[in-house]
Amino acid sequence: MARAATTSDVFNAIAEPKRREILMLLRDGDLPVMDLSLRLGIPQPGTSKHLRVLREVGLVRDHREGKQRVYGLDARGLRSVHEWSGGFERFWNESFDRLDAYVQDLKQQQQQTERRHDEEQDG
Amino acid sequence: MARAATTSDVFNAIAEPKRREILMLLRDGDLPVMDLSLRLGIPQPGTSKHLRVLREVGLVRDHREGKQRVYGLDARGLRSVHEWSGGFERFWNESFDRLDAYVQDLKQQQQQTERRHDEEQDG
DNA sequence: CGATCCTATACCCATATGGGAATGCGTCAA
DNA sequence: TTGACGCATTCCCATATGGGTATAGGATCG
Repeated sequence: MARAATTSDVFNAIAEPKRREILMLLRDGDLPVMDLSLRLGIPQPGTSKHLRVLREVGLVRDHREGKQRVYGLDARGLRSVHEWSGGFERFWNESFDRLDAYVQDLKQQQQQTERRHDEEQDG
Repeated sequence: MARAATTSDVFNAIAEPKRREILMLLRDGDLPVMDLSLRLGIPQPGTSKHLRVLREVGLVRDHREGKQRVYGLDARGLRSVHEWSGGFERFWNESFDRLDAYVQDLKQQQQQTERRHDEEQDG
């Protein structure tokens, strides 16, 4: 199975460095493929492949403009990533509520106690 | 090359659904491998493999507790993910500054103009 | 020291993935 | 319509990855 397809999961789509770079580049405005290719420093076919992935997960849109195909950002899909990672915010935020930490400690102690009981009964 | 190793890039490490699930489970307190295995619904070896990846990128820590090895969360590494995705916040925040949008429009128009000039000169 | 429990590894396999080169295709200019 | 340009696809290949099963390791208990 080797992981969910990159084309169906935003987390997987942004797991590739070049794709994250593309998204950052597009933040300043739409760009045609060759422009992206040059800025990324990778050949055009590779760029197109990454763009395809991003397009399929809905992180970019494209439209023809003269002879070239211009890509634009549609970062709404990144909101889920932001919110998910935000769910761990208190773990790196030093000023998080002390009471919260206290509750966590209690939880852990209780879980450890439960595990000890399990061992006593099952072991 | 097939992408940066999952063991060296947080974005890649959390690209796997089961690993994200592990992190969420550990948010409520430390857990031994078998517990995680049961809650994830996958066999122990697979769980250990995922834990290894998370451990190598520094998202979890482990310590022995009696006969079992207990894993705990160290989500500080997720901060970079949160900040990176936060860099796109204005794209999904409807109340973002209209002036900002205006500036973006100007930028795009200018870039398109430049591209047109390039074509006229190079083409 | 031997038995047992909990995990981590080692293997093997099917598959997803990214890179590079070549090529197909639609669009625009002449 | 022909030729050039800009991209998307297609092939082929090396490799990373996850799953399943079997097995090695380390720690605890008797």
